[in-house]
Amino acid sequence: MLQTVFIRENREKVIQALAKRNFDASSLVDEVIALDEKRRATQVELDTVLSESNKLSKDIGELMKAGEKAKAALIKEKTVQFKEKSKELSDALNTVSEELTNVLYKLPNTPADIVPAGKTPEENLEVEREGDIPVLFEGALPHWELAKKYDIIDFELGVKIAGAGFPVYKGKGARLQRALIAYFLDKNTEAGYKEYQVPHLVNEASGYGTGQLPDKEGQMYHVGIDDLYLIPTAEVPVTNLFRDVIIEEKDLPVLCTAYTPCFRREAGSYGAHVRGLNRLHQFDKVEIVRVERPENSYAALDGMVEHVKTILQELKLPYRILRLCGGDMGFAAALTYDFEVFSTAQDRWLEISSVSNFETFQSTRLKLRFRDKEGKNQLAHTLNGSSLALPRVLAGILENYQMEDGIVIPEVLRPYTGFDIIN
RNA sequence: AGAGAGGUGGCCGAGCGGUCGAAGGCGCACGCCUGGAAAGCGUGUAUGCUCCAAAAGGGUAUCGAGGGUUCGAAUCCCUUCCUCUCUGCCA
Repeated sequence: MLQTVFIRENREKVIQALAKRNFDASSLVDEVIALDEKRRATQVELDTVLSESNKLSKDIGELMKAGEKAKAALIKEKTVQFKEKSKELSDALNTVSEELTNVLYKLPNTPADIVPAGKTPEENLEVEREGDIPVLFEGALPHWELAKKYDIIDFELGVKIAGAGFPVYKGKGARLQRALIAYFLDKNTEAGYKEYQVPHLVNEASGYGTGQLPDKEGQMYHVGIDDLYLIPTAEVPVTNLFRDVIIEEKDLPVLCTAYTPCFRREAGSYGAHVRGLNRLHQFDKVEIVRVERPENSYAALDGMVEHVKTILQELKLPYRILRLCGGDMGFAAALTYDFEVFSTAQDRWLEISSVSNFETFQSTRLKLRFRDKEGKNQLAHTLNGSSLALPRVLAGILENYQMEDGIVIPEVLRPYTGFDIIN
């Protein structure tokens, strides 16, 4: 959520910045400014009424104590009008505040200056490409065929017990998943991220805190009877650890990592590109989250990108890094780098990590602040990234490491898998 | 799930209808004291919104949350969430 004061003081700047997302914000921005004005005016009026009625109440108290009941009764009559007026005003204040919040919810984050203009994924800016794309033997298979051939992932079995998009990993496939999770967590903790295990279901307040609600309500599974949401990413529970928290500046930055399964309804996305592991309703991911001083957040973002790079380099997977254009960025992000791994057998790039700086967009909602050197509270910046999402990494490994007689396990994973080939 | 007890500031804990944002203690910060430290003494120490060009300062709200009673609620009533104890169920 953007800050009202910022919008009020930077009307043109906000509109221009959002134009980079191909988002015409002018009418919403003006609505915010008008509602804010109304809200403040209402509050001033309310506070004045309350102030006077509080004074009278105090007088009554003193008169009662002094035993001057008649005088007290006289003043009591006067309070009636204040009571009605304050009720009216406080209702009005609630209404206008709610309206303001609802409009604010509709505004996406303002992109950082270096975000390229553009509407579609084709306009994302490739900033780096590394790793050799292997030349596979004749008859190399896409991962869903390999999964079947070596009996390591069973999509049909998942359909039977849950539905499409809920694969069952078996044998070495399951073990490889576990290995990847452990390996990622180890890399992250070595880099200074503290490991967390968090709930996989969250309440409504948490959904609002990180911005999944109300924008993406339909993308989350909802457990109606208890009014909880299955997490679409560990970002939600982990970032919400810091909801309503004031951090001491000396404790910044905060670095967290967590493995969780992720649940996404992915309503409406079907087709040839979502075969196999490419798009799932449940998948595993190891996430990194940072809380930073504003002046450090972009350096931190670069650091996170570097960190993810080292993992892909160790896995020897060919990857490229994209700086997302305004039209392709998520609602809450100010700047996002996507990592894609090249799937040789599918002959296309698969997104495996998305690293973003949210600046104060999340912390405004979360009320996540830190006490600066002057003792003032100010909003912290939040960042997060996948480090890494499992299914497409797995797809990349299966496809790029396939030989005619089996799938070779990347060297760094062997201590975790305990085997070096799937055959 | 049933019965009971309870949720107060960074923490502990008092207050149970009036001037209470809230005693007292601990912690923390600063100052005095000291060669230095401890102890001691003193001062300060919540957050949101808002008014003021800003600082100083003022107003207002907040004692789990939401409603109600009342001129006035941390205190009374209702709803709800959470915690603890016992019983039940259970990995």
